[in-house]
Amino acid sequence: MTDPLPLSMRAMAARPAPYLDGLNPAQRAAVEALDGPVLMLAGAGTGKTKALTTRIAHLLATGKARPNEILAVTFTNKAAREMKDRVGRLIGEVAEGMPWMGTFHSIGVKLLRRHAELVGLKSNFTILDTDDQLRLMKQVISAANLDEKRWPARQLAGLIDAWKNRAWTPEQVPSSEAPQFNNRGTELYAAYQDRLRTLNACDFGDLLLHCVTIFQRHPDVLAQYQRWFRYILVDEYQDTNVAQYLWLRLLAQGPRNLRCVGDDDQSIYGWRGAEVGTILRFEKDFPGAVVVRLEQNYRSTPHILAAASGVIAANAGRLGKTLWTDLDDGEKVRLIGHWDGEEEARWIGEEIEALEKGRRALDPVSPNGIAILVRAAHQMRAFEDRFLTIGLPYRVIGGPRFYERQEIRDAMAYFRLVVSLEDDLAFERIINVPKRGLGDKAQADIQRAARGVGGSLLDGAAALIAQGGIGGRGAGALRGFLEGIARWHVVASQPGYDHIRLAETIIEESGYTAMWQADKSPDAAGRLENLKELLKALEQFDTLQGFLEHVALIMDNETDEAAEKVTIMTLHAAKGLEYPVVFLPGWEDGLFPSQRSMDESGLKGVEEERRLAYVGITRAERLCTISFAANRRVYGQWQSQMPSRFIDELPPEHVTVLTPPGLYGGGYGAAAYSGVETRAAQANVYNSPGWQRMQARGPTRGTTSPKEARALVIDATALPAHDIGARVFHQKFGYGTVSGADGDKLTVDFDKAGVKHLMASFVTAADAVDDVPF
DNA sequence: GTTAGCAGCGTTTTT
DNA sequence: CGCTGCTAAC
Repeated sequence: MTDPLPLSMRAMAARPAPYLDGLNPAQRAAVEALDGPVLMLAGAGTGKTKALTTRIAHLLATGKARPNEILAVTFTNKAAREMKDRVGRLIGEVAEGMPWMGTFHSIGVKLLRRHAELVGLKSNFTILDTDDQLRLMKQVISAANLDEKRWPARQLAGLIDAWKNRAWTPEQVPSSEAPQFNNRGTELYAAYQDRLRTLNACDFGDLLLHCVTIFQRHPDVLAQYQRWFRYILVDEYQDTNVAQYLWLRLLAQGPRNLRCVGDDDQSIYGWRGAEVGTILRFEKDFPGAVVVRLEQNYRSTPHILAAASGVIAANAGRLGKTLWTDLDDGEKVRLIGHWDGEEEARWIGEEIEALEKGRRALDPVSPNGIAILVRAAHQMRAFEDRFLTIGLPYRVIGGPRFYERQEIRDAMAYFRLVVSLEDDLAFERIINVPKRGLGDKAQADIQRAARGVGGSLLDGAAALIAQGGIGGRGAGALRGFLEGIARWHVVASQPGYDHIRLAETIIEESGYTAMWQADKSPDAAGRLENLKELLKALEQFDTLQGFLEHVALIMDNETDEAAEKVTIMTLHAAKGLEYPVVFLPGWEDGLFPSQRSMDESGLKGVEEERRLAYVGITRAERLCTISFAANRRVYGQWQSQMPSRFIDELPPEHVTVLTPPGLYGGGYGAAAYSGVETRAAQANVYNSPGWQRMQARGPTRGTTSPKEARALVIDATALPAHDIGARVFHQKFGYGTVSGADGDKLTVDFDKAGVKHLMASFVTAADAVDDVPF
């Protein structure tokens, strides 16, 4: 590896440029490194975006490339936006003149529109959302005479997506995959692609896969872009999947000025086809590559950094970095256990209120500076419930997305059909919404007629009417529908038409708004509200076409309200962000690390989960609080949880174990909440033998290590041996003897309450020592 | 053809 | 528990 320092020193002497001010030597070296392949290994909070954007500014300022000759790729729209903003700030308004800065997918679309005919598409192809995709899959599955119950569309969608991520076209799927999906995966994949082509449509995976195919089959086209893109920059390289990797490698074979920025410790998208191996292999893939390490962290206190490092150290096969910081020590990472998920939410709510008032060793923290990062979206509910009741303002990132709501999709299907008459999926979605008396039978007739005339469903419908193949109420409704679409299509085809008014007319005259107005359900008003918001969103575009294109790629709703709110989001969504105060709830085995990840990917899965833990901790600047609950509701059933194995990996000297109020009965629980409806957590819990044993050891603030705390809880919540005759304790029924067991369902003969059947997770082992009557 | 009511299922993470 | 999708009655 090349030592970065000499490079930077040479450059410093040569050319003082204002945009280079404030870079540390490593960053500066990275910015000014000579041409050729460079891998910037940038740990969390080391200023990688800064180095990347400054590199772009540097290329432009030194005249090495014009704005449109730089290909700069990110993974998320958020990252692309940020990059644009920051480059713009560095060098003025040039960022808008950088057409090739964006996500893999948005750049993929741009390329594909230019060369669509090379993969059998027209340049006005539509991009399917997940909903359309699934409906298409269902059609393909039933056309293949497979039982949709046994072979669900979701599974096929996942399979095909995984194949596309590996850059396999149907012909390229290796024979080892043949058994997939009842031996028919490959066949169905091919059928699905055929359908897409007929529909002149693409799914998300195609946006990359088609590009790769074009590059591979048309060297002239590839050469043209290789010449054009003098510099290629890639953010979050560790998240690259095979298709993206090939895409990059093909393009980078020209000028070889490929610069990738990444952190192997933050690779968290393996489930989407990303392979850590890609970044680990960089030097081999690109001979002569220079590796630059950014290791000075500007974000987090030493305790936080050390805690994160301690956890990630358990992973094998890392490239290895030693993050350091010169910030003051600050607070240790806090660890706390709770009785159940609701208490965890309650406690965090109160902590946040205390933090806002400046009662937690830090200066008052504003809500915007506080984030709760969860492993899985369903964890958010407990926090939302709690925060609503105490009136704590919050925002959820990545929750139910605006553009995925039913009413928005319906309205957009109307727009799609009006813009492109052959959009059969849009037709299917709205032909009977609102109800027009055109049910399964009428729709099947339309399908048949369409096949008969060899056209779109719209053509088929027209033919059906002409033939008189549809009678009664349906005929009139269908005629009205067709006339409407035709009329609006004419408007949409005129240059400079008022697209907002047209959109309004469409949802009005089609009867769509009327449908919701007539709807008496409580959420109808909200849906009408959303439709208004949709019309407002149109203002930022010139045409319906332009709007639809945008929405297909940017499914997130950026309602960046100015209001001060606490943020709730998943760990995945949090990558790249930072907050003074971070809460990491739900550190329980099965939830985090997630059971599914472990089942599907074993040790590799655990390692990816561990990287997720690393990402989580390193989001925090000043205060990081990890928590777990002993019980959690899953599918409405209470389940006992074990503290996460990652807790053992937290270095004790950087962590304070807080006295869990719920576990010792201090302040929360019984006194405050008795009389409220009975949850698993209430009143009696403090009498269970395990918790009593914990209580006997006394409050342990700061005196216990994470590992000991975890062991204590595991001990206390240990399930009874499912042996007949075992003595157990239940919160409500008291002590009893196991008289039967079937898997995790026990039959217990309780001393006072009689014989009960219940889940093993509801009882704890009763030790003779603790068998004190109460 | 539409609607109400129930059975069965599922929860990682996202462009 | 809450949603989807299927079946039975209007």
